[in-house]
Amino acid sequence: MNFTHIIAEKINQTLENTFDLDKLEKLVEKPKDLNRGDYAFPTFSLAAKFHEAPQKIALKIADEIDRTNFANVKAVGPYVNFFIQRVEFTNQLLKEILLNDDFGRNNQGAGKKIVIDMSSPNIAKPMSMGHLRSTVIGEAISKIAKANGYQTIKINFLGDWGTQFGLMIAAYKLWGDDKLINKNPVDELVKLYVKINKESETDKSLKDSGRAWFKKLEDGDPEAVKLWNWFKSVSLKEFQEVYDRLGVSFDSMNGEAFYNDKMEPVVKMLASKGLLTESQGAEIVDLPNLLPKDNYPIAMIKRSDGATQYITRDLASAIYRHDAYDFAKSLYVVGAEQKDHFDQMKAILKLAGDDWADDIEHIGFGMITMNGKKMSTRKGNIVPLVDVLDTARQLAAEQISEKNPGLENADHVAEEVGAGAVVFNDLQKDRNLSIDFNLEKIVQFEGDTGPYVQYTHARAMSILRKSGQQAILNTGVTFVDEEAWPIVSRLSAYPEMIKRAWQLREPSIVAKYLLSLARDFNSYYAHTKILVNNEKMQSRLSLVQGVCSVLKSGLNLLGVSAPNQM
RNA sequence: GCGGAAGUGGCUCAACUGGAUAGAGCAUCGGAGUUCUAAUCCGCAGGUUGUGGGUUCGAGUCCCACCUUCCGCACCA
Repeated sequence: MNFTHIIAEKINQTLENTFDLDKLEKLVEKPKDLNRGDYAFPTFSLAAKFHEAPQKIALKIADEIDRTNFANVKAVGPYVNFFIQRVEFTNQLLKEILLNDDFGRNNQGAGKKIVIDMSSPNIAKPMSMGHLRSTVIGEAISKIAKANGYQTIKINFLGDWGTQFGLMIAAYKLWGDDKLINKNPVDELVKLYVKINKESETDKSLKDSGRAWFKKLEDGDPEAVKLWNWFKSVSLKEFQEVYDRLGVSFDSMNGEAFYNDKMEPVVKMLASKGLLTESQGAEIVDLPNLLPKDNYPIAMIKRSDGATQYITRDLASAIYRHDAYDFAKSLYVVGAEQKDHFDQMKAILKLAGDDWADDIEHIGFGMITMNGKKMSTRKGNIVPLVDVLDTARQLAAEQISEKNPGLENADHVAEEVGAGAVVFNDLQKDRNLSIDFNLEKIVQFEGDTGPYVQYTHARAMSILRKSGQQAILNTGVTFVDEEAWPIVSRLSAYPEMIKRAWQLREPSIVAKYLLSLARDFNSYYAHTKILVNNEKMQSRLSLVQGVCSVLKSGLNLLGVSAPNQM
């Protein structure tokens, strides 16, 4: 039932239909405090037209309005407050939740594809907390998009190409030890990389050697290709472990190397459209000149040594994705510091006549810092993601052995709770806020955390399990506790929340919603005993089931699992 | 210098895009255990929403100016 619409209609009736329904409907709001009502209508904007005080208008409306569908309508100051018929509403809502697996989902995106560029770690470098953000935000946005009816294509744009790999091969040829690398691939490769970078400062020949090896790699030299493939496969194997723990998968792993043969056509295309300029030996798109109003930096397409740049590769991949997937939107979940890069990319595509560039969106997110400073592999102040996940799992295991020693699958649950804490922590704030790394905070299980929501789900499930009732479905609700009303109201907001989360591409909306729902439920739980055999029990159990269902579904949108016991 | 993000209790964040008394969590303090999981709940305390103007019935939210922090601004990605 669309109350907003009904209210607008009814109010218009009392005003002799002198107003535009859409305008009235826009004015209807949900009060922050449920005690004020379930819906409210502020009368300020009518005051001028009727030359009367808002308070008087509110009184008049409340007095004259048709009250069907409402338990109560009353004027409070300049507001008209509406109260829903609770039992009927709850009954209908819970039937919808319990009888459908897909409560909250909608079909607005039916038949449309969303491409999501996410995670994108660099081969032979450890996955850090920075990659975590891109990975979990991308995954959540994908799930939210699906809940809105879209099909999604998740792409892991691996950093698997560049002169660094020539250097890598050179280092391997000098000092590499197969056994060590196979045992601890990324660690060892990073050591080699760091070592050759350091030594090349004094021994310039090493850099030449690296360049030579990269040239060989580009030319398809068997040994170079073999080594590159090996580095890639051992790295991927290690990445995969992390992805498995996070419950993340991809539809494409086409990294930078995949676009090697697709860049020259882009360069030619740009040249043919007269967008390419030569400057200081390099090939550039002179955006400051072409689009003086937009204030973009110069885009370098080819360096003076002839090598292509990041933006060349991204142009190639953008075009490829457009051709291959015919997307409705192409999203890039990449740090906010790269905003200019994506602005440039879109501007160049538009200049080239590709108007679909308007469907490209950069989903930026804030930087993770360490003691307020940027993390950097070279400076050694990065935190490997695996370490964080391990710590979280360890702490979860300790909690379980302390609070629920007999738990079956304790190891598995510890993993779910640990990962849940890490992922949820990353998703609960607006994505464009910067975060200063704080391990204690990430592995916190109390208060506004993932485990808090998981725990709420687990104890609600526990009630259902112990109720011994199988047939909660279908039984109508005949009673609603006064204290349970915030829960019902919150549950009913789930579908709108899912739309909004997609519109804003903002997983934190889901996280905040879940925290609120969990808080509502825990408060109710603490004050109302549910498993008492009386006429209210059935209704209450239905409500508990509804809460379980939405908590689980919402956690799933964030890529966080919902164990039945913990 | 230009552009972007941010500025709200001691700390970390909300505030449904202009509405009613600015809300949570952490930390502190005080309560709640024979009960469906205390990873919980209840309560006390804590605020001139960076500053100064403006717009209007009404501003944390919109406009202007300024201040502070972080991030970008062609041969890394």
